[in-house]
Amino acid sequence: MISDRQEKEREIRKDQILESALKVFKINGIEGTTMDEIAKHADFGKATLYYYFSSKEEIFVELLDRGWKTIWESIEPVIHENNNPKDSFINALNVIGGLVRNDQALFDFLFTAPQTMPNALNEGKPAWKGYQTKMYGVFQGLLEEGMAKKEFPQMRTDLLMRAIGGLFHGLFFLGHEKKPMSRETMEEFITTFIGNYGTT
Amino acid sequence: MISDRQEKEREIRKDQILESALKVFKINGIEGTTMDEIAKHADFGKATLYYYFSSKEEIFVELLDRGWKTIWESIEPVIHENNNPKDSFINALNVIGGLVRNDQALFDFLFTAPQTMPNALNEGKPAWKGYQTKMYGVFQGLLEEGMAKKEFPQMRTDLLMRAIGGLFHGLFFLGHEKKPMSRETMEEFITTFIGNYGTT
DNA sequence: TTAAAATTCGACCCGGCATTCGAAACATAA
DNA sequence: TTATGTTTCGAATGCCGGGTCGAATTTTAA
Repeated sequence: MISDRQEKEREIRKDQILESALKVFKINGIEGTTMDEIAKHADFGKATLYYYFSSKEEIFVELLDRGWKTIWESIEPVIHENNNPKDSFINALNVIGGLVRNDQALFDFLFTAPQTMPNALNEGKPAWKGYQTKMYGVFQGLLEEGMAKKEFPQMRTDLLMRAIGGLFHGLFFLGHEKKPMSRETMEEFITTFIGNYGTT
Repeated sequence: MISDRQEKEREIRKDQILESALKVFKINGIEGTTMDEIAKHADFGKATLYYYFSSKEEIFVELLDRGWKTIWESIEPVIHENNNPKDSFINALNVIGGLVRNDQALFDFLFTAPQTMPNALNEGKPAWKGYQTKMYGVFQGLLEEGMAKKEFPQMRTDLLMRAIGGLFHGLFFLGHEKKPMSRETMEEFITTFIGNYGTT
């Protein structure tokens, strides 16, 4: 017998836990994110966390799944809104930029965690990996189209991808600033770096 | 009574240990780098490691110190070789690129470790931090000079720094390729992204 | 009001890993 | 050869942190 409301409350508590996990991550880094600490912040006993998640890893994976799903769903509609690859590309980047601005800690986690603990998180083809792959596919596709139309510098697309990925990451996550990147600043950067090879 | 030769042999053994630490890091990642594992690879008993280093952390710090020292000493002479900021900047990046190419694992460690375990490594103002700071200072300086001479796009230098740092990191360390970045490819990228605002 | 289901939790367990101990093996120099 | 210093190491110690247990408390539905 699980009433509708009960189900909802359960979700709320799950959210609380996830949120706390993120808070702890923000403060103590991924190493310092222990179940005890999460429990303390969520105002639950440690054992209770295991009533809602079967393992610490599951918490992390849930965070990744939700995060990457959000990213994908925010990007997807923007891609075909426009038949100009370069603009689509820039728009998509801007959308992600907006998301990051909204919840810095989450995206810090999203981009950090898989790199720090690849073994644990990659087991069993998790959903987030799928979204990530789709996203990279789309970007790479736009890059190729754009290059064909001479809207981008002519280079190996995989390298260009890495470069842009790194650049993006650098803009948002390097340094210790609180205020990250207004939309305008970011747009300026992107167009400057990608160059003015085609339409604006 | 420590003879000269003895001292030298000690250094050699230290090197062996450091090298093994790196090897293990390369294989198992920073998490999987345990003292047992290092000992195994170095062909020493675990306890022996502690005869040469007082802690695991000290091994890491030593690696960082040496690494950043090398970076700094490789860069420093190049900076004043040339009174053109942009070329100096690109040269310096290329020098680092060369180092990375020479010892991928080391530099992977150098750029990964501090991000993964900031607490442990940053205690007591370690030497490497000093070199790192000096390096960033120099780059920022070159950027400012270069911007004054219109050799770079006009933007906040700290942001430009982050962007270039990210880009560099992306080029060398994102993706899983073995062959990283020929000098030519890299130079092409840098000039393309930094733009052709001044001399070439 | 009451039995069953849902929720909570402190205390415990256990494995992994950094670090230490104490004794052995080895080298050096008199 | 022997006393002293140097190097080595397997086994033991201790802590930290993920995960479990079983009992208590609260909620639900009759």
